[in-house]
Amino acid sequence: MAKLQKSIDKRNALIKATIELVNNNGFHATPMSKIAKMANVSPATIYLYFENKQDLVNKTYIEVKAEYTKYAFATYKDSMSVEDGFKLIWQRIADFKLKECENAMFLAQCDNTPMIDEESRQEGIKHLQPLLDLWERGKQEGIIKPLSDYLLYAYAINPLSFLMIIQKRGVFQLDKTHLEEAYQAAWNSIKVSL
Amino acid sequence: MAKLQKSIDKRNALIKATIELVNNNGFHATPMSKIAKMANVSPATIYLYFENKQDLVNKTYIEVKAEYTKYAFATYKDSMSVEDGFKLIWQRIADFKLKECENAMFLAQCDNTPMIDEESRQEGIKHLQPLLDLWERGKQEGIIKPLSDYLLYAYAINPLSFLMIIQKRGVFQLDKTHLEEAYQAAWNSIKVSL
DNA sequence: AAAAAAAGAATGAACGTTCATTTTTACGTA
DNA sequence: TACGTAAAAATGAACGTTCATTCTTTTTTT
Repeated sequence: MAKLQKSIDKRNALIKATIELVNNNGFHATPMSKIAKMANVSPATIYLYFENKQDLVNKTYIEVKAEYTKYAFATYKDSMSVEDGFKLIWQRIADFKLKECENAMFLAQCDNTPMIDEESRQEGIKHLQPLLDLWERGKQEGIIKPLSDYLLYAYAINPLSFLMIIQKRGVFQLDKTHLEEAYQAAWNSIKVSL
Repeated sequence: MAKLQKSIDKRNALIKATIELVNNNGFHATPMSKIAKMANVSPATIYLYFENKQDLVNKTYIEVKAEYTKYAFATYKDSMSVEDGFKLIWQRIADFKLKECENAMFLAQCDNTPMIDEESRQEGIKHLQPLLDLWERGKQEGIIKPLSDYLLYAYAINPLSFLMIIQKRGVFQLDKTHLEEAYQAAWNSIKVSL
């Protein structure tokens, strides 16, 4: 067990270093040697845990995406009303993007560049299913507009990525008030108008 | 004139090649040699037009951003009502993102990665002033919610980037109906509720 | 014919990955 | 428990390639 434990620690250190360095420098400007150094490991050791650099970044993406969605849906129950469920998930996502900023920034970069293999991208999308199910329910109950899932995501969820990024760049500070406003904007854009 | 003309053609070819290659491969996976080849030019020639690779990509960003905002505000007049003005600008931006997809994808990549110098990023932001002025007017007239410009942008404009990207990836097709729905979602999220 | 522009080849540095070796771990035996 | 040993894990150095940039020469322009 001690053996296995140690390995997992190294693997985690490598993934953490990858996230931090790629956030600051981008994928191709992040050499394996620097990742190794930050993880306190020899460059050669990386290849005991990952096939190559592409595999390292693919796996990092999938792990972070899984973490993100796990957090987002952690306290959600099918028994909640659509409105309550959406608000909860939205707030959890906002929470994640602000608290786990490094992780969320990494995801944003992956989602907006050719950094990740298409296969890994698909894999990452699967984790969003609970949200799609909630929307389906909302549409059936006539609470959420009958829009495509992509449009709903674009207006209800994705704006948080933009806010996170400019917050990280220091021009904007998202406080409690802003968050409530942002939630209202999100909900107004997808709820059925009276 | 013929001399100067020829130079501008080469410069444009270099910028076009940069956009296309960076879109498909990312900044650091785009060698100067390939940019040169695509522009039908020797690698050494690039250095007659740009200081180095970073300068090439910075200048490309600023030029494309200027093109984007020029298109967005081309038919807008201060004399328009806030609602009409916003709708017009929104539609022009949507139009640009769908028609000039390559250019818009390039901007999205620049805005979500450490690819561009901070200085060039600032330079690019300046071009958005007419939109900020419109919002200011809308707030004063009590038509647009008194939210920060960043929040307004996140909900009214930025979702279009998300839609463009997934459209480019082929999972989603933005048609006339979708566009009208998207506009309504945008407007609902920022307009003052009755 | 001088100056400017462009070209291809050359250079040196940096990178991903592999290789040969050392260190650590796991475990059967005394 | 202590030891010896084979396997596993980890390492630093080395390899071959790629790339941004520069240098020297050629071509084009004026």
